[in-house]
Amino acid sequence: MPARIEDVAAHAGVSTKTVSRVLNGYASVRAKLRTRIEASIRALNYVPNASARSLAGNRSYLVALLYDNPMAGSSYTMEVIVGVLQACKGTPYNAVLHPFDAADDLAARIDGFVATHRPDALVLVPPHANNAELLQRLDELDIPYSTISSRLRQSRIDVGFDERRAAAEIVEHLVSLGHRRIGHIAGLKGHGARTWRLSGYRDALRKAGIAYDESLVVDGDFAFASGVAGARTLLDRRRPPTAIFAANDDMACGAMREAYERGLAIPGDLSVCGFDGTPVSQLVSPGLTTVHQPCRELGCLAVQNVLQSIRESVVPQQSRVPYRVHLRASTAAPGKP
Amino acid sequence: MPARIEDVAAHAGVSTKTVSRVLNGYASVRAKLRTRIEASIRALNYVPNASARSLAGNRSYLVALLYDNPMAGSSYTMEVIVGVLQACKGTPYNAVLHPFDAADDLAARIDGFVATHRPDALVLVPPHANNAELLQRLDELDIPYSTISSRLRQSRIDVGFDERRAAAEIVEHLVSLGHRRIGHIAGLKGHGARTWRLSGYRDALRKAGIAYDESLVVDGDFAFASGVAGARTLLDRRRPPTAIFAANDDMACGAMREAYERGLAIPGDLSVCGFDGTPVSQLVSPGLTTVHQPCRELGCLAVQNVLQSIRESVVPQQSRVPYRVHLRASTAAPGKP
DNA sequence: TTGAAAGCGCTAACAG
DNA sequence: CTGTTAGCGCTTTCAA
Repeated sequence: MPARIEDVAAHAGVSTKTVSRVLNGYASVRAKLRTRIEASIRALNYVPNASARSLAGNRSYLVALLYDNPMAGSSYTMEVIVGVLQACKGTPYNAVLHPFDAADDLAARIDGFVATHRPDALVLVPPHANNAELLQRLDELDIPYSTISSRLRQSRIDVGFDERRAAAEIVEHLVSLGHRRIGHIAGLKGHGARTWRLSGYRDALRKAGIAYDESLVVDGDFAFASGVAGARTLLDRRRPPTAIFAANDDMACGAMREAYERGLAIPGDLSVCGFDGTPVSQLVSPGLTTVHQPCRELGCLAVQNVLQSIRESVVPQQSRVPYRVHLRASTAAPGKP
Repeated sequence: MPARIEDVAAHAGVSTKTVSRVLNGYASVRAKLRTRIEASIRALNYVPNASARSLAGNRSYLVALLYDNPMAGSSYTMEVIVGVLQACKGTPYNAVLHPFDAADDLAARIDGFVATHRPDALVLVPPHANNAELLQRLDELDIPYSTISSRLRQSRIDVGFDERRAAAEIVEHLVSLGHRRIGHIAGLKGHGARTWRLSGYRDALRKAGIAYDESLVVDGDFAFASGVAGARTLLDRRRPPTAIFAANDDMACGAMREAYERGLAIPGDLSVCGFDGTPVSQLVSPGLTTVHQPCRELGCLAVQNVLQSIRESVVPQQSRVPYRVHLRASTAAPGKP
């Protein structure tokens, strides 16, 4: 049977409340006493019981990560999870994962979840991060949350990175290689990611003095197949692009597939670049030029910010984290073998 | 303030204990009463408080998934997590994730984790699933666990699939295409996955009457770079193989990279196949022939089996789940363009 | 088959 | 700065 707080109190010759104070980091304990108690804790190998703590303290020490049911190997979610767990490490908080089907009556179902687990805070990733109804319900329940890459400004705690700037940067790279006809396979309509990346694409063209040609922009849905289809459409144009910027890596792989099927060499006949910096971008041949989305950092910061807002009851602003552009072999000057 | 069990009892005109019985599925409640109580539960929108439940019942309703810190987008872990969460859905159990660095003094650190969270059960994936010291400590703590793909026979609850047979099957496919010189890039020494897949490779050769040629087998470590290096070694042989079977998809991608660098066409000049059926196998061009490891099913079954062992205190045996071979464009008859 | 009372291990008030 | 007392919401004895 593990030691209880009472055992520690007896061992140290103090009351349980004082031990509790030490446990919870209250300043009002004399250094000498604190040291003695900490020694007892170690001596007895004491670890507080999470359930008892939550029940009495009306706190769960739980941070819930709400995400949609991840389709085929969403490394995005996995990476965010890693960041979230990392942020919890060393704190009394723990993470619970909760996949919610996006199609569901989310705002309603959230109540049951909150009632059972009483998470102290939530972290939302897209698309939930953009679900206005859901966020409103959370506000009503008065439970702190932070969103990752929310499109909505109403969310007060949000972490993200400058997707628009990142997209512009990668397209500027294509321009600097000499490309003038640059195709874009856009993301799913309604997603912030689509809008930002498309805007960045246009920013770069504008900056380079290249007229926006809407025949060079096709819709995708972030899935591989839509990248294949998008590339097919673009390459069938009378004057096909010499480079394609896909709004994510999976679609970029789709474009590479279409090029492969047509016998087009990459980057000789066509340059391709993606977005997200998923593991696959390093595994394909040639390696895919992409911009790495700092998922871990986002997950970590989302937790840190929301926990800070609980502690200090000060409302943190939107945070931006840096991204990195990876230049690989899938992009080169047009016509260069 | 959410409803408490007391409120439900009052609403239904029974004692809290009877409500508790219904909640916990005890048979000894008259059907009529049960129905009435269930109605009250719905009416009040009652959900039991997890902390109170754990504290009083000395149960946590938690299943802990122990995995090693996942490197770059381990879709394996993610898929297992999805399966674990799926198995918890609809049960009172919840999952907690716990990444443990493999190098650590695991058996010792597990105590603190168990003391804090009191998980009712654990699920272990490799390499932890093969950590004899860790399993022994869990036995001492008398906490039920199930392993996924454990190499060790001492683990009583284990789920996996027939990796050896699967590997043999994919190599048989290469043989059936006409390949006689088939290279193998093996996994990291000490891993069950290495041993089983290598054995399957040898089984297939034996069955086809092809002599085992140790110059066609090179060591890898499951990472992309080792696939590149392995392929380089194999292709530099005086008589290089016409096909390469890599022990996982990442290394197969490495082999494809090396072929790409040498200007070798796949599958015209070299057939390549992998193992695991990770998302990348569909994204590369040409699509990678591989065998799909049923990670979700494994995670799901691992939870179901261990929970069943708690309920029925009957020791389930090792379970095997089916796998699927995916034939894609990376394999063809030797010399066929 | 059902109910009353006694905790589970901890923290929150309030005193001292 | 420290201790006492009373619960948190549920399940578990044990009795009826």
